[in-house]
Amino acid sequence: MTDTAIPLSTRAAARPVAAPWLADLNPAQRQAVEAVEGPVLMLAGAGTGKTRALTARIAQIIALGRARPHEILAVTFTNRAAREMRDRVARLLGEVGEGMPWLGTFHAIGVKILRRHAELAGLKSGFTILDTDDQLRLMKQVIIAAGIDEKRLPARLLAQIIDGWKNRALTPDRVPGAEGAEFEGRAPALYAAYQQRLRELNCCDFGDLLLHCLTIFRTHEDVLAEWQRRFRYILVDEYQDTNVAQYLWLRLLAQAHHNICCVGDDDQSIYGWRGAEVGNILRFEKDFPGARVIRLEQNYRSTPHILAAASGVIAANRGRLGKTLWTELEEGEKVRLIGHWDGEEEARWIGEEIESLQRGTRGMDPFGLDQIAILVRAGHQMRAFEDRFLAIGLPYRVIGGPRFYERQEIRDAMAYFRLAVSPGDDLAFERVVNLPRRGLGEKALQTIQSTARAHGLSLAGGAEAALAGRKVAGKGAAGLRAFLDGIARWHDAVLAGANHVELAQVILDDSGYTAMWQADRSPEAEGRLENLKELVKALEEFDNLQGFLEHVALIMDNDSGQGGERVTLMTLHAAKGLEFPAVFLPGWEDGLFPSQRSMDAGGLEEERRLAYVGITRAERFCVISFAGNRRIWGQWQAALPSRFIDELPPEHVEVLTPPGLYGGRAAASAAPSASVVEERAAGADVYNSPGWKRLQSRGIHPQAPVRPAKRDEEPAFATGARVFHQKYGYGTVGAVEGNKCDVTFDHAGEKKVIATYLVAGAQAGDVPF
DNA sequence: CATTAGAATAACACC
DNA sequence: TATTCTAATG
Repeated sequence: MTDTAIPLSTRAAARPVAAPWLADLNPAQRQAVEAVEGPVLMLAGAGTGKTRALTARIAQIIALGRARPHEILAVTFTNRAAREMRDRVARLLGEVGEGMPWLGTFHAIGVKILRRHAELAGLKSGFTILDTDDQLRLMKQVIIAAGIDEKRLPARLLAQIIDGWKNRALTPDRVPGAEGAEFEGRAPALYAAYQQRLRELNCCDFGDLLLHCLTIFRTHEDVLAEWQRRFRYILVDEYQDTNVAQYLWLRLLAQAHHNICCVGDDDQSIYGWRGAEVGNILRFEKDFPGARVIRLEQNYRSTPHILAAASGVIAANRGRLGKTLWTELEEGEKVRLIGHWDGEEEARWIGEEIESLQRGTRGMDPFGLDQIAILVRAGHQMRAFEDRFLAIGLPYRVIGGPRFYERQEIRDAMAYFRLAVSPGDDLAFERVVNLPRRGLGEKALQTIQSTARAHGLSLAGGAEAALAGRKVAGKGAAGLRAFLDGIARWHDAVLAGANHVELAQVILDDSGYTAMWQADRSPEAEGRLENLKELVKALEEFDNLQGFLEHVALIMDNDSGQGGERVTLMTLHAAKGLEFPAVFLPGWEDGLFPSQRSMDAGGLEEERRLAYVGITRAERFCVISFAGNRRIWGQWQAALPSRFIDELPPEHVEVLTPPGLYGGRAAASAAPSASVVEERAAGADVYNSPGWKRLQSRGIHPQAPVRPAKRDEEPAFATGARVFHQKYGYGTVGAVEGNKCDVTFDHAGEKKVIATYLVAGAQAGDVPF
């Protein structure tokens, strides 16, 4: 280590040498921790203990007295990573480590900074943060206002383009002329108009949180200097995922002292689609001359076969920085590979495999359910697993699915809260003026909008004016009156500092929103009401509504953890940074993984890195599988095994041949209906496909089901019968179709269930979960 | 203005 | 298949 010459502060010198955070670090990690001054690039392969090194480094900085906790900027990409780092620092340092206000995601830190200088960006400090949904609606308005047919130029596309610009730190005035060609050359103007609208509404979208900061830093030297002075040390996690805006932001902040430590792995760069630039990591040394590059290559996570399989796949990529991961762990099991006839079969097989892992199999110790994960390429693959696991009563948890805060009822409720906090929130106003129905339709809304625009008022103000001028009349008027009075009342309550939890409940009840769902007889209404209750409960953890709203805007990753032992189901993207003793990687088919898009557009390398990320999540058990047929939008489609399967080094892979797809236990528990088998035949040409032959040449022989469609021997339940289901509890049978029944469960709502999993039962109430 | 049936359309990954 | 949008009807 060369930095012993750097003078230590008096406080540090007084400390005993023993430093618990340095214990058990390997030489590379230790180097990364001790090289505190100057730029450092830590190239940390999967499972090499980079979080450990990062947290130890923070501990080192603090313990040596180089900086106090609030003088360290530590950026992560996910809230989960931030939380973990915070916990681990606290564990290393005790109380001293707890107060790290500048440890968080880029976005969370961006807002915090922006709040202090909002006026410099043309905003007021209380600005609201729009989510994707609001963003799209606003863009749609801008498009329409520009007199463009929204069908020709969909808001989604514009949003993509603008996000792309924001990722690259391009404000409307900086968009290069050549880029404006899309949208008939109107995109730049629409971008400017959109930004204008945001400012009028006192709003930011996600990209703005950083972009505004950046603009302020660029134009106000004094402000930049202030933050440069504050952040004496900077640490960045997942550096390979930074986009240009983030990169510039970091570079500005680190410019003065160069005390920046970036940790990343070019092989795990999987966010190119949202603007991440692997180039950032590749040019670090150029940006920060004299940077020390430290490689962490000892892997503590995966057994050799798993590591070798992952390395084999990633080796096909070009332009890597290159790392050689090694491990001292016992050899362990080979990676397993298995082909299935279709997606349902795959889910069925994995379900059974999980059950035998639980019991302990092949001389392996039993796995707990929370040690097992299924990692899929795309969200829609999850359904097959959910269906299957529900059917066999296997507890599971979905991470990253439809998020709590994105549900309709939650967003509606939040719109009400936003109105209470700031009655001028037009987007919120629009969302709920007529929800529940108040007799206000498109026409009334248009009147309100034009009145508002004519007087330069918010929509709420415009509505007042329209009422006063009798431009809105009839039964809509009464409803609107009540709505406006409500907003005024709630806003007063907020200003008066009323208890926000009670207020929230009052708002939901007063507005008639709760009543709306209570009156709703559809099966999901009950669930929605429960969600609303949960929402109100969640408020208790915050000081006020404002704080809550901001929190929600930034918490996009939901780890609704808890709830005992469960199998984890998530996307490969969501899995980055996690590890599991046992991992299933289903759906390795060309077109799905690698995705069709990447195959068309040449994004295969990123896709391959995703495969690498997937395999390296596994500690000691890893199964890759593919299905020959998959149902897409209700249509059966044949697929070839993924080209990545060819890249798996054969000596580290054990090919499993399914024990007769419909023999054995599987057949007894879930016989497919005749129609399903017929449809399956449509995929038979898979056998002549190059992919299939490729596999056979390697000794892989996925079996097709050769079995006549057999009659459903199960006596179906009659419509109206009372039944019991292991997972859903008691319910009443509705339509019956073959061996599938539509059952309206007393508590779980309406579901389609296979008759085998139902038993006759009469009881109402009591759901044994 | 609300309701409804039928058509169009959708799906890659996320802070 | 499941949701969302549109036009037609009450």
